[in-house]
Amino acid sequence: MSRPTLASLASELVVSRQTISNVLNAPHKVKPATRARVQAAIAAAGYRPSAAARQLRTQRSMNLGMRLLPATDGINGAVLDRFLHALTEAAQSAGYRLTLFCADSDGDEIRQYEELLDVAGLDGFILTSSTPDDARTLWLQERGTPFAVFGRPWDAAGHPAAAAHPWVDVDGAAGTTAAVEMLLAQGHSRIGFLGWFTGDPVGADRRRGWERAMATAGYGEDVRGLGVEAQDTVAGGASGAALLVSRGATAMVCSSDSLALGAMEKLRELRAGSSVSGQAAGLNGPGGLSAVVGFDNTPVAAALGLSSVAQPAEEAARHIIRVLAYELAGGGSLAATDAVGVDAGAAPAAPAPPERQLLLAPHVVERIPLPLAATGSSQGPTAAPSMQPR
Amino acid sequence: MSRPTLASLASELVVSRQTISNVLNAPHKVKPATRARVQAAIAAAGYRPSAAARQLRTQRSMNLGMRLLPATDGINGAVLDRFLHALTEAAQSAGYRLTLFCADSDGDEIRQYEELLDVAGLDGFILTSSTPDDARTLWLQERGTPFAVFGRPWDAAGHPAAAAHPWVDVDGAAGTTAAVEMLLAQGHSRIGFLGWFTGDPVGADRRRGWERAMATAGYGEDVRGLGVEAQDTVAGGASGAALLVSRGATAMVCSSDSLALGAMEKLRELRAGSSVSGQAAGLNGPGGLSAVVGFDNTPVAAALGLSSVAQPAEEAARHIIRVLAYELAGGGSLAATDAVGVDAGAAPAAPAPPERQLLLAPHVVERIPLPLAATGSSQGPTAAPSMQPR
DNA sequence: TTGTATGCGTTATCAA
DNA sequence: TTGATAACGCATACAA
Repeated sequence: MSRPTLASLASELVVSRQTISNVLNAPHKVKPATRARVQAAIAAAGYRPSAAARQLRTQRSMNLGMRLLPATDGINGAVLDRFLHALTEAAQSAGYRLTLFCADSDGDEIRQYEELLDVAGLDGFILTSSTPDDARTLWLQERGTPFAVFGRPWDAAGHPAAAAHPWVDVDGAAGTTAAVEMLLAQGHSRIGFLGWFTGDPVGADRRRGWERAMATAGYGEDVRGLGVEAQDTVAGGASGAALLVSRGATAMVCSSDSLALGAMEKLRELRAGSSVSGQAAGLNGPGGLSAVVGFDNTPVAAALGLSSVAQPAEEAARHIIRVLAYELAGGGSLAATDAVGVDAGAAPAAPAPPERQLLLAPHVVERIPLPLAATGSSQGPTAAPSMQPR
Repeated sequence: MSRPTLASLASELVVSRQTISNVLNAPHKVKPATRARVQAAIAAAGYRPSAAARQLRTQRSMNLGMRLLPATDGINGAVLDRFLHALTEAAQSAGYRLTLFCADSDGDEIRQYEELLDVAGLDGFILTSSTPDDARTLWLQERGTPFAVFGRPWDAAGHPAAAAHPWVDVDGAAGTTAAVEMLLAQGHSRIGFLGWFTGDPVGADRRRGWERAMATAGYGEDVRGLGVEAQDTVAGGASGAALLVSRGATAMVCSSDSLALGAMEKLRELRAGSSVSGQAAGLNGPGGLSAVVGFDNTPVAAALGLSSVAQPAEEAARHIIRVLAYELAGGGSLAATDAVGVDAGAAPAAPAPPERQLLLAPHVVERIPLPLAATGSSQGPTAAPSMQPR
């Protein structure tokens, strides 16, 4: 009454192991009658092929690897969170398992690849960022190991290798453009941009989307000096917002939720001041407090009622798995000769191969800021009964 | 020049496969000279045993499984983030790999266990919560599959099974007690508690810590009505804080960072009002704004300068792996007969088995709230140069 | 202390 | 269409 194996099932059914194996891996090679009989027995016995044995034979583990980065900001890493969950789910439903690992550095990550490849026989990897001359992608390509990256290799021109591997990314510029359009629709025109210091391409991309949208709307000139950079922190957001306001901005698009959070606080503060002293007019733009838009749609944004650009992390994850699975299944080279329908019918055309490089458009989640002033909502607080032991 | 195997190494070295296998798995059974020679060859060839082959033979995969919950709050799930990273790291350095999976429900989770056990041969699981009559833990115990839980099974009395399995948890009451002590040290005495509605044991535990600490400090009576509950949201925190202030609280300990965040906002708002109108006196307690303490030390808390109780998630993860590894290694039953030192010496006493059930004390991270009013810090914002293409 | 034989559960090759 | 045989890489019992 231990777990059934091919052998035990075979003797029970009085067929060869091979036949059962065929029913599983190449059903069309088995006479429908026997196939049905075997399938019934498989289901009845709850038989499941052993991955280890299968891997030993096929040299494929149906296992993908991904490095788990140390939880840095968290306010920032929220996107990776959703990505990881969706990735696990997508891998699972594609028949793959997901193995996590840690590494101290990119060099160490390569060492882990090597070990995981040799020891566990992983079939491929998912990376969560890369550069044009990334040692990791170079290593993987040289070795011929399938992989896909979440994040495009910026400035890949002149780096044929970087340009060639599969990646999925989110179009940051499209995100800030959409944010600007939302603010324009709300009646704003002096819309600022609040980015971070580091001159990385992601930040530049997001800024570009703002610039483009403002130019398209005909405000290209009005917006001089309304592009500002600060440290990517809440404090940075606050001081950046102060600067923008002093320059006449009535709304702003931020590169991150940290910045946006700081900006929102600062605006609230300025507004409180202005309502008393009457100065700092112009703060109350058409959108009121919602005139701040963040980026990444972090839980904090949701909690605070902060509008934010949402990355389609789930869709990115699903597509990454799609691409990887396609490559691992032969990727068009040894294409679908196996797609024989259960009930005959014309062989369906091989499904179109997934885009090897895909840019996904984010969308803006519009929110109304929390009215912190309002007390005693319907679900207001109550004095709790005294503590109950147990 | 393909990957070396036991056989290829053996013929190269003119020894039997068995000897090499012994060098790896039972070094003391091999003559030092040969052992050294073999080890050198192993290192030189970069030989690594295949996990699949090994698993086929030993029926152990050196693989642990954990369900990845859908990223719920994120403002709340931050603890699980750190836990997961530390878990991966600890598993890795204990020689285990970590496999992630998703499930729609606890029932589905059991189905996944079954599949992962049969197909991939996982050696054990990590759960991130459980109840006294949890179907999952019951199933695992019945099947004899090793597992450990992050989170204790509350009210396990009368549930011998729940009381028996390994778990690690954080002592929430100790956390709120520590928070109260910090506030007392700052000179506060009317310290309130702001918890969430749901009558779950975790919340009750945190409340108990506050109650206990206040009683110990001799403020047991002064604190009537200063225990309040609200929805576990920012808005809930704001209205809860308003209520507490109206009852004379000058400081408060919260059950979550969401609540604390709302409370902080509300305090800031009230204070702004009071400085103008002169009413609402008593708001400016000794600790000023820092008189709010959150729970979980979320990134948001760090970003905002909110004091918060930090769960030792990393330590919990490491201990979970320690317990699991101990069980998987024979757990005292077939204890250490294998611990022969490399250079002889007296056989060291078997290391003490890890606590099967461990309560970890959190600590308070004290922070100074962001002075949002201050502008133009040294790293202030700058007007960015116009966008650079590329 | 070292070597030999066998089997873990599967799939691939080939012959029937 | 089906079945017999070998091999994947390793560890274990046993013999030398």
